[in-house]
Amino acid sequence: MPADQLSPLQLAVMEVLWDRPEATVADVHAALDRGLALTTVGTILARLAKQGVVAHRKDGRALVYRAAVTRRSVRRSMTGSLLDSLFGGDPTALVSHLLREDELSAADLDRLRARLDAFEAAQRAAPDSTPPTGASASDGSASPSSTTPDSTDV
Amino acid sequence: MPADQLSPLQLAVMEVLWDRPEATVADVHAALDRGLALTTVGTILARLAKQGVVAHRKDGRALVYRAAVTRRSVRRSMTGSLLDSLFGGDPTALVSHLLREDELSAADLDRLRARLDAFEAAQRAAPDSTPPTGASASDGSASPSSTTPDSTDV
DNA sequence: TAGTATCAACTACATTTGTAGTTAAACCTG
DNA sequence: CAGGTTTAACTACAAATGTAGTTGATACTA
Repeated sequence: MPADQLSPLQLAVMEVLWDRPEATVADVHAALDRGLALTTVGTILARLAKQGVVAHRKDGRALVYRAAVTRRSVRRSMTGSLLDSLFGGDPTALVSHLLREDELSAADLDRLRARLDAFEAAQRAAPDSTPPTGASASDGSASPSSTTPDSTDV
Repeated sequence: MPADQLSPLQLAVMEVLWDRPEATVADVHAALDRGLALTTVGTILARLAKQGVVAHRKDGRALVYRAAVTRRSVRRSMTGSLLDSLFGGDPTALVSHLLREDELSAADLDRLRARLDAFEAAQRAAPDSTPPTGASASDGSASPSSTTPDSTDV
């Protein structure tokens, strides 16, 4: 039961790990192309390991890291926190905010509507259970641009 | 140009300030009813003041604090950060996540759909400008339950 | 094999945050 | 007026975070 409350930098590192099965410190360092020193990345990974957020395996001299928590679970807990502390726990308030702030383009709106449709259809078909692999079923057909790989869990 | 990146506790304090025009340390302490010591709340407020997130006015012996940044702007920057670091900057991915995680109830979905309609209608009517006081116009009619007071800015 | 490059482990340090005690001034109450 | 009450200001301290140097072992290269 890791804390699941990660800082932006830690998150950046996790993104790298979520994108590939495993990675060494050097890999992560290269991938997140900030001006950081190698040792800095090493420290971050070590700390994440101590927290149980990543796991490592020794391959000869080098440590090979992999994510130990899913992107999804982190999204869940962090979005949940934001929701609670900033939107009184009301998810529709968050979506409203997104609308109001022009975060959503017209295309986004269409896509969103399609997802709503798909979701409700799935819901009707199988109430209770999670819709088949999220809304991505009819999702692909409605959205031209790339959908963030939501399902890319560890 | 305050940092606008607040911790949960700081946020809790801000929520109190956003809910009323002004408040003393004692007020805030009473309002957020955690086990905190008065001095703790005082420290937090002092730090927020140093950051420019709140302002204070001296009323006799006591300091009277008020928010110096709007709830909306904080929502904007914090939601933006979450979006960037966890959803690749794609707001629809965030909404998808909300859907997938059952954060949104059936009623929420309806409400959301209504907001989409209202928003797009407003958009069509006055492209470019922000729709009248957010989606709350047709919003009230569609949603029975309380909508978080999104517009309660400082 | 000697020199060099790699890397993990350890150490270090400033800053932010959560949390609160201490102190001193100011104010009220009998 | 004298003592209790408020309250701000200052000080303190541990944990987390961002950042990186130092060290010592290992491994590759000429």
